[in-house]
Formats: sequence, structure tokens, C-alpha cells
Amino acid sequence: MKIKDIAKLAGVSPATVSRVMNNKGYVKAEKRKAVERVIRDVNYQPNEIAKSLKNQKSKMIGVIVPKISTETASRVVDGITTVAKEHGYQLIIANTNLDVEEEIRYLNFLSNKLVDGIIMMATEITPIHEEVMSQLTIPIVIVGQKLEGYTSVLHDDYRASKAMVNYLIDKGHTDIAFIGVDPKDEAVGVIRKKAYTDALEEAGISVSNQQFAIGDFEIETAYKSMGELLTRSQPTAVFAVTDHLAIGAIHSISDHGLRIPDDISVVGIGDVKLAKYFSPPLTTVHYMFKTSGIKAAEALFENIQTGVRKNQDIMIDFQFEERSSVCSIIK
Amino acid sequence: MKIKDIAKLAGVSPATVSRVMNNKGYVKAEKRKAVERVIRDVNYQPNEIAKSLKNQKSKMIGVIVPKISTETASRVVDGITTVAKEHGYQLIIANTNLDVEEEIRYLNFLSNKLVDGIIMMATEITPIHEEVMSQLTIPIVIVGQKLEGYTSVLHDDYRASKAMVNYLIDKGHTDIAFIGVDPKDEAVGVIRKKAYTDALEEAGISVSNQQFAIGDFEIETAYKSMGELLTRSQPTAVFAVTDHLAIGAIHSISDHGLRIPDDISVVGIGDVKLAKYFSPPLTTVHYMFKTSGIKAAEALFENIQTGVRKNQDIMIDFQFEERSSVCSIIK
DNA sequence: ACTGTAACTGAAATCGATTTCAGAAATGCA
DNA sequence: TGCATTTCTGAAATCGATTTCAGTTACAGT
Repeated sequence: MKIKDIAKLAGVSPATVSRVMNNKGYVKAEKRKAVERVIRDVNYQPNEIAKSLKNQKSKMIGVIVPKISTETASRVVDGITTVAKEHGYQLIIANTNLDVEEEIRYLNFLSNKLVDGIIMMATEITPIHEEVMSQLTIPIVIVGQKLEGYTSVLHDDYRASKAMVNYLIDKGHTDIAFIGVDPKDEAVGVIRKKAYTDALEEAGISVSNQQFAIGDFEIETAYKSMGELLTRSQPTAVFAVTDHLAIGAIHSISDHGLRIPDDISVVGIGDVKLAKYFSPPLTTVHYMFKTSGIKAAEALFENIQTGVRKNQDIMIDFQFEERSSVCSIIK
Repeated sequence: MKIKDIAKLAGVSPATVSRVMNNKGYVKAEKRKAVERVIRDVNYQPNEIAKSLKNQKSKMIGVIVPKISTETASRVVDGITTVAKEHGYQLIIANTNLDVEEEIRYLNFLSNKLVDGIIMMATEITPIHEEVMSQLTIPIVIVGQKLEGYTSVLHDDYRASKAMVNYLIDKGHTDIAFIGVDPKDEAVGVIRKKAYTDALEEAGISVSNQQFAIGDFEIETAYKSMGELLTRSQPTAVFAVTDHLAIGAIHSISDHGLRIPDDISVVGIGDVKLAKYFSPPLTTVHYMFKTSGIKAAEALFENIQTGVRKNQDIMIDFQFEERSSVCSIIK
């Protein structure tokens, strides 16, 4: 069923059918009725692809995620879908599995003529990313990292992590092991680490005396790292840059016959959905990922409507979640 | 940059450019070189929408999910993306937030002329769903529920749940509380419950003596339900139809000063990623959701290629995960 | 040299919608 | 009534690709 068929059935021209479909331009009430009747009768659904071609917009936005099956990513996407729906937009999602080449390929593919805008959750932004993105003319919003010239939705990693470490310091800890992540990931790998070292330095605590472990985002990696740390010396607290990492550490600690928080306090960042149901419930920082998705989408649609790419930073609030994986050191 | 521009730059006709782009038909080596050169020089990306219109296929599949920010859904989607990528397909995801009307709207919208096929993760299939789906001519695959006439990817809920309950029975439990979910959800709400009652009956254990709680999928709901059960009487085991529900139950039990599994054993279904890191690690059934996504996509592409809708059931394996949230009853 | 086939090419039609444009009908106002 | 708007309508152009079709050139075989 195409518009021509509807036109024939209603005894009008395709132009008229288009006019009633889009409620635009003059149509005599009588013909309008006739057309509407036919449309309803045959449950006519216009060909969205043809519309896109003619209208020069697809009503779709591209979403590039490193891994959709991740709590972070899926919550951001959830947020994006809610505002996309309000604007009558669909999402095309590109799951890159953390593969940089894939990200580039998708950027090019989605580019200019398939989607009206792109939201990119990058873990790492290389010069190639910048190069490719600078060639695209559609609006782009970046979630989780800052890139000059683009609107970025950011979690306040620095303040959040610092708040966390300061909390540990306030509780009397001076022996705070660090479990982190490769510095290729700017937000998680470098900013959270910097917040940690800054907090220590500002409190006059030696950073070089601390133990460091750097790995990937997996629970098992943190488990192993923690095990190695413990064979060397026993910190009174552990700052893990991610809840999953914290969980790995907690398990290692338990398996070494130590108790949390009595022997070692552990904190994370992110507030994974189940964090508060752990034993002990994990002290962490809650990031509002769905909100990030919402804000990112709102910014994107603004860009789409105005047609200008803004260089804008949108900071998403965090919330300190004091639970019971930390205890005070009595001097 | 459109094909015409490329043609002009290369000194050929659009038809020739099309031929080299698609590597189809005769093109003299010399002209091919020229065209390729121009394409590379200007980084020409063909307009996918125009291609879709002309080719009568969009190279996109629609994925309807009840809630993307759910471990189940996001893992299924992850699986779908991997095989879609192999076929050069993109995903359009429709997040319905469990709203039946939305599902119908999306089915109609994605229908016939936007995507080449649909994968639907439905929690509930109403007659309206059937009605709408029967009118679509594109292939449809359903994940998680069975619908006659469509290929369905199923988790073996009955066998998995029964295995779980039998395990409890083998451990000597006869007082097994049930924490379930509204029967509108066929797979989780009715099949898992039936498996439970069947297992009990087959073991000669009275079903009517058991305690039942029915709620939604939220941890908090299970927490409350469990609390109410405990005020009445204390079972020796709890069968929760979902890991989240099991976690809610565990917390309620702990908060009542009881120990798991010593006082009460608890099991779930689904094997949420963090289930094995709980204390105690949750005994549950592992569902391979990513595999479901892969199988669903494979079936869909087969349907797309052959053009026939099959009435096929694909059972996805499960794996029993014996951990330590259950203990034996000594008689 | 001649013919038949294979290799090659571009003009034009096509996919299904929207929109411009020009003309026709209806209406308002003097 | 006459003239100017306003309302209404459909033919045709358009969006950017693909493909058919008809025509040209190259080449092999006799």
C-alpha cells in the first residue's frame, strides 16, 4: 500500500493524501474525511524510508555504545529512548565491543545521511575519532568524556572520587590501596586516579607509600589484583574506581579470611544496582546514568533543531551513598 | 556528496559509479580506478536511505524490548548485535517500558517498510499483538514466549524451574515458599509456577500447605513479601522465580535475624551477573541470554533470506549453578 | 573481412513519499 | 456585479541511489 493506492481509493491525488497525512495545506473537509476513512480502513502506514529521503531527515539518531550489556550503557540508552520517543525519533544502536575501528566505521556509516544526530559513549577518544567527527556535519553529543568543540555530558568523576577518598581520610585511613584501570580511559583511568592522588596529597598523606593495581573492568581482575596486594602488605582501606572492581576486591579480602569493614574498608564508584544489597552494602557514589542519557538526548535534539554544534559541558549530579563497607580507624 | 557528484568528478555516469560501488556489472579497469580514486579522495559515503528505498530493504532490523536497562534484555540485544553485524545490518531498538500500547505502536511503525525483520521480546502477548503481527509481512522472531506460527526462542523455564525445585526437595525441604510474579507474564508468571507445583506434587508434597507471594519484578517487592511470609510461619526454603526476587527475600530474611542457608535456603532463576558474588553466593539457574539473542537473530536472518515465516521453537540451554545458598535438612 | 558474443557505458525509469506551481473554484468585499 | 483573496487540487519535479535497456566498442573465431 502506497500513497498512490490510497489516493486512487479515495478518489484524490497523492498530493492530497500527503496533505491530510501531515495536516498541512488546504484540503476540503469532505475529501479529508474520505482520505481519512481509506487510511483507517486499510491501516495505511507510510513508508518511512521514502519520507526520510524526501524530507532529508530520518527521524533516527545513532547511539554508539562500547557494550550494551553493561549496566552503565543500558541505563544511558534507556534515558535516551525516553526523550527520543517524545520527539518521535528512533534509535539505531551500534555496539562496538570496545573496538576503536568499529567506532570509526560506525561514525562514518551513520554519518551525514543515515541519522540526524549521534550520541557517542566513548571510553577513549583518539585523534582518529576527532578527525572523523570533525568531518561529519550532523550534531554529535558525547557521554562520559570531554571533547573540546562538542557538547559533552559528564559525570563529575573528579569531585565524586575526591569526595570518596576524602571520606576515607576523614574516617582516619592513611593506608588506602588503589584499584584502577588503564589510562586509555580518560574519565575512569586518569581522572579518578588524579582525584585519589590529589586528595591524599592535600591531606598530607604520602602517595608513594600506597599500593596501586591497574587492570581492566572485570571483577576477576580486581580479585587477583587484590590478592597480590595482600601478599605484600595490608592496607586499611581500598579505593576501587568501579563498583565491580570493589566487589572483586571484597571477595579476595574475604577469601583471605579478613573481614569487611572491620579489617579493611572498601569503596567503589558507580552504584551498580545491586551494590546496596551486598554484604556489607557497598559505600559508593551513585551516578545517574539514565539522567545522563536524558540530558544527552535533550542536548542533541536542541542541536538538531538549531543546527549548531555547541561546545557545552553538562555535568550530571552524583550522590554519595554511605553504606557499611567502611569503618573508622581509632587512633 | 551524492553519486552524481562522484560521477562528474570521475568523468563517468552515475550508473558506472553505482557499478563500482556494488562491484556488479562490467566496468573497464581504467574507469574503475578513476572512480575508486574519487571515492577515496572525498571519502564518499552513499546515502543509505536512498539505497534502502531503491533496494526495497533497509538493512535494519527492529528489536522490541520491554526495558533495555535490564540485564536480560541488554544481554539479548548484545547477542543480536553480533550477528546483525555479520550480516551488515543495523538495529533499531524500541524500548516499550512494558507498555502494551507502545508495543503495538512500534510493531505498526516498524512494519513492512522500515525494517526487514523484527525480534520481539515480549513479556505478554495479547490477542491484539497477534492481530497486528499477523498483518505484517516481514519475518518476526519472538524471544522468551511461545506464539504459534512464529519462530520462538525459548528458555526452558519449565525444566529449569523444576530442576531447581527438585534440587530443594532432594535436599530434604518440604516447606518451600514461592515468590512469583503476575501470571500475565506467561513464561515467568505461569510456567515457572507450574514447574514448582508439579515438582511438589510429583514428590508427594502438599502444595496447599505452602506459602505463596505474587508481586512484580522488583527487589523491594520481594523484600516486603518475604517479610509478610515470615510473620506467618517460617519455611525451610524459598523458591524465587527470579534472582532479583531471591535477593529481596535474602535481605528480608537477614533483617529478621535469620541466617542463609542455615535457617532458610533461598534459590533464584536467571543467574544475574552478580549472583555468584553475593554472600552467600546464590544457587540459581544460568540462562544464556546472549545466546538467545544470537539464535534469534540467526533465525530471523534465515527467515529474511528464505522469505518464509517458520513455526519453529528454539530451546536455549540452561545450566544449574549450585552455590551456597542452600543447605540440607537433616531429618 | 565478417559475424557473433562479450565487455562496457549512460540515459532514463524507478522506489514512495513531499512540495512547488499553476490553475480552478469559492468566498469576501466594495 | 466585479475584483481580489482565499481555499482547494493535481501534475510534475524532487530526494539519491539502482537497474534496465539500448546502443557502442572490443575481440575471438572462421
